[in-house]
Amino acid sequence: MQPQTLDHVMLALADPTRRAILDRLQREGEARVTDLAAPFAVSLNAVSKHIRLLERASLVRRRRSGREHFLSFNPAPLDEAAAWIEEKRAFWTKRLDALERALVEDDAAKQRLRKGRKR
Amino acid sequence: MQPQTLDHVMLALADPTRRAILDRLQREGEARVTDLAAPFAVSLNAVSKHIRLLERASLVRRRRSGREHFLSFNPAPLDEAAAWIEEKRAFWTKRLDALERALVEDDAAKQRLRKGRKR
DNA sequence: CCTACATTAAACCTTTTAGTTGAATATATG
DNA sequence: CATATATTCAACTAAAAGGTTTAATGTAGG
Repeated sequence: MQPQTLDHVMLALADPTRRAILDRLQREGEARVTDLAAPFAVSLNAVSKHIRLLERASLVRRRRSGREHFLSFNPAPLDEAAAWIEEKRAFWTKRLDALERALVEDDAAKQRLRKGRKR
Repeated sequence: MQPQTLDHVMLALADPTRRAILDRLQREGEARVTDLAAPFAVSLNAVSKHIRLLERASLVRRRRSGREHFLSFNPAPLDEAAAWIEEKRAFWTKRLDALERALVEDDAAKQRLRKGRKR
């Protein structure tokens, strides 16, 4: 994957219209440009441009059939994005786990102390 | 979380300098603006602006101590981003699993046919 | 007090995003 | 063929991103 691809994927996801387009393609499969544009308050041309950004990120594929263009969702580029984010989250989870272990250990030590005092 | 926050988080991640800054803060903990800027070929002011975008997305926190500002990584906003992406990926995995099951079932049916013919 | 340091603010430039409207292109259909 | 439909292209505007340089602000240290 080219180095700027992750940039393109993240940027493509940084807009509610484009995320909604991907949502729909995921739920309903192939759709035409006109169909995709219908729910939005912007022009068909604006949606056409959004689709171009999604294509640049390889998040949608285009199949031409006569005058109609059928777009479909391609989730493959999400792998790298997910990997990047999860690596950051995994680290945090590890830190939280370590904190929890420390607290549990501390608690156990206090318990031992209490028991020791009782006897 | 406000509706535009996911936009800000995704946009913040759509730049290699900002991702590198988050990487470093994750690995090494707190750092000053000057320290963060050092590895990059751009001006200190450019990095200061990148940090502002990261703060807008709540991905970094700022602690002032005299004339120094210490930045730290806040992974919390990544949750929503990861959730969005994973929901899209989970769907795809499910589809692949379904496809695999269908192929295995088809194969099993062929096996049954072959065995039936032999006997 | 003076000077150096850490950082932001302000002004400016260029490129990209995001949108519009109007024309062009290609394909269906009566 | 004539007309309607589906889509992009081109030109334009406005705003945001990403960068620079030159102040301005605040703090630390002799």
